[in-house]
Amino acid sequence: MINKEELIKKLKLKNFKLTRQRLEIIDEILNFNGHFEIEDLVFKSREKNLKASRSTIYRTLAILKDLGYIEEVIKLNNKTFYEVANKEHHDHLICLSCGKIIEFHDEKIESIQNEVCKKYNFKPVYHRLEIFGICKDCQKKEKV
Amino acid sequence: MINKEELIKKLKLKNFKLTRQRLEIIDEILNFNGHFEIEDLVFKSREKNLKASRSTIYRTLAILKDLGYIEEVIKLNNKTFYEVANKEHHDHLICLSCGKIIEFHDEKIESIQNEVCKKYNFKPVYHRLEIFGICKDCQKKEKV
DNA sequence: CTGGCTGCAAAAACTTTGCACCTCA
DNA sequence: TGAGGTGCAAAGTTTTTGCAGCCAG
Repeated sequence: MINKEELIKKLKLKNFKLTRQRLEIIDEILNFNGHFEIEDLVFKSREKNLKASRSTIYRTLAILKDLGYIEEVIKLNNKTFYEVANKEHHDHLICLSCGKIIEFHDEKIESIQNEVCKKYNFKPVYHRLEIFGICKDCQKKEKV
Repeated sequence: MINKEELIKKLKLKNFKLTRQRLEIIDEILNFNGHFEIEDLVFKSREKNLKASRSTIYRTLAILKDLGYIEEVIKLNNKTFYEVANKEHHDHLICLSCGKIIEFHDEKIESIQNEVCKKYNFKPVYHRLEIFGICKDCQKKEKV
């Protein structure tokens, strides 16, 4: 579990400045406690008068992504959904009808992936498994 | 294995017109025999004087995607890589250094995914598993 | 003939960048 | 103080769309 202090320490170590904007963005994404998009942050920023510009949000997310603190977990309709990498790794079921996102983790899938990589002498850095489909609730609605 | 005739029959059935542009785009993507991007098609179109505009390419790919004949298999750097869905389903290893794409198929991963979906009463439509990392050759180069 | 399709250009949506000014350390 | 960060506006990318004219069926 990544906490704010740990993250701040790492940023200092890498000679990143701890500006007001960066700290505010970090607070926000830790608060999300789930998936978020760039525009969610822009909205929060405005709502709370945080005043971090869209450019700064993009730039900060790029840094956090490079450092491995956030991941691009879902790509849908040319939008990117991020997630703080502070839990056990997991993958996603995404409902094409209502947009609901369900997280799941399966150790077997992870280990098979590692086997596959070994077979090809491929050094994995990160992966993304997205299963798109129709969730339980939307299946019910379709039948009506 | 999807062939052109089958695809054309299906398009007729769905009341899509078989325009010169559509037939040419279909020819091209069947020729690719692998992954391709929109811009690859635009380029081929110009090179061969096929004269299908970028708009038409986008619109045709959307139709083929809806019909399940092509899939968006890789999302990298805000680009979409497509693939004709005419082989056994497979997933991809993508080298972050040289861009090489390696296909793999693992039946175990597929069946575990189905189990996961059942568990959540989720009706899968399609999925995408991308493993990003460093390929064999690029690992060697890095060591130098 | 006519509804669907195309090309064009314009716009929309998302992301990056140049630059002057600002601020953390 | 100064290197790095920020905001703004502008530009770059990728994708969608409105519309007039075209063409497959």
